[in-house]
Amino acid sequence: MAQRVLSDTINTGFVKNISLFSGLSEEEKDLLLRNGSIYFYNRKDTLFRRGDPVTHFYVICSGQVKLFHQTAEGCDVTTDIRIAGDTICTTGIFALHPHHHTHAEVIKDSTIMEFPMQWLKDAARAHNAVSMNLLSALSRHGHRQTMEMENQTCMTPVQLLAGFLQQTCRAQGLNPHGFTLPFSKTLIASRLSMSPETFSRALPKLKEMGINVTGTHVSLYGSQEMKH
Amino acid sequence: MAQRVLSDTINTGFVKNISLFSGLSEEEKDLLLRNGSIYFYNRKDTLFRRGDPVTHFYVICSGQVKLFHQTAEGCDVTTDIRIAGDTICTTGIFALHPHHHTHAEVIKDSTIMEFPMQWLKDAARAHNAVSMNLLSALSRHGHRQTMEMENQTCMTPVQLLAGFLQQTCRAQGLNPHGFTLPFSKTLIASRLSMSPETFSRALPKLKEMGINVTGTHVSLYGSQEMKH
DNA sequence: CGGAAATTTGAGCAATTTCAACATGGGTGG
DNA sequence: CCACCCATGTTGAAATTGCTCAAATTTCCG
Repeated sequence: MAQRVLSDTINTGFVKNISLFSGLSEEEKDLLLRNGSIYFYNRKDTLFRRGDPVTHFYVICSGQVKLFHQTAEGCDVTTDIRIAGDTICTTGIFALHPHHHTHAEVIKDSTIMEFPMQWLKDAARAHNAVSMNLLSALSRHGHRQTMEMENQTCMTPVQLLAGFLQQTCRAQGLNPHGFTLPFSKTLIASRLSMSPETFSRALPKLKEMGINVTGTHVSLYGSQEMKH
Repeated sequence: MAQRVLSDTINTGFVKNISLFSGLSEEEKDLLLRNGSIYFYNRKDTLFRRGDPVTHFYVICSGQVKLFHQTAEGCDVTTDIRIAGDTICTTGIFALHPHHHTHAEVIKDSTIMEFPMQWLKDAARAHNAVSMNLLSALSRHGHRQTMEMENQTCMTPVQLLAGFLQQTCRAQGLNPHGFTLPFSKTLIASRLSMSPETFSRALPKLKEMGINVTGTHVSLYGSQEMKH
């Protein structure tokens, strides 16, 4: 399923730049990164499943991974979509029960750097900068999640979609005047907790807000109303 | 609005036992607690409003505080209800923008211990145990929030309510065979993002699940199915 | 004992989900 | 190179379900 790839064959330079390591010296970074292994995953590979013991901490070097739950009825709820530069599992590390609470599936061929969980705990204990970075990350994550929960309950599907597109555009540094949807429509629908049908029907309505989606091409003309 | 009360007049002993301080020596705790002031708030007092600068970190000694958002249309969405022993603002401390992202209102006369924000940052930097406790707390909080988001989108109001009652009972150490609702029904409805009407109509349906609510009295007969 | 707030109940409505059918599109094998 | 297949996306129509509005009750407090 996952193929091991020698670290040397991949440029891991940018991993040093993720927020988790900011504030550390180059030497410290090198030392820490030495504990990471790089794996290559194919689309549809499973990174881990709910209930599995938390063994590693992940940094996505390239590709996409979706985190999701499976409800009793079998419907998937996408919790989050992670892309290159994102980390996976920072939240769960210090939790009480050492088990994953979501499934994680690779949705686009990816290269992922993995670190033993204990390593991160040790790093947090040893390097205060790492602790601080983790706190900052968790804090930010919590805030984002809160905002999202609020949106989810108070906004219409059209508003949610508009917000998602704007945020995605900004977060990925895309050109607001024209970019290609980085995710499949079904995935986005799942991410926004709406049916694909509702998603589809929302697209035309976006025009009134100055957002135009044709096929996988998006343009945000009237980007005057960026949330926060 | 809020009256200052001398620390000496209140028993702050149990504050030492909150998870944030676990792992510290008694001396360290005493030292840290010296920076806290105790205030008394009345029902409906405002602790802070969205947009206010984050100045303090709070520990509820007694009472209840609700965190909520106000949507454009004026409807309130209760984000969380905090009770004695809970902390407020751990999440927001290390965020980028130093402003509250929710309103906080006292919903039951409360005594609240407040610490300057900088103090907590310093404490986290100085005492690794505090960092670890914070990480643990944020981690737990994040997990809970994720679970909740999943529930919110996949469960019926009846299921949500059942889950809420069971969790509340457990979290507050109440007797499953009979306890008094610790919150008003309107508040719970708001917390679960449903209208008071829907909440009300859900009550009778709980009987089929072995949960009986009469007035403010609750009993969870068939408590066989506790979600972890 | 009022009066206000909280809770319940009824009825109709609006909006999303479901179910079903159809269109698109890329990739594969012949 | 073309036909076919499967995954993805779109559209239509019916069904469900929580919400809004309104009014009746109950509860809470001063």
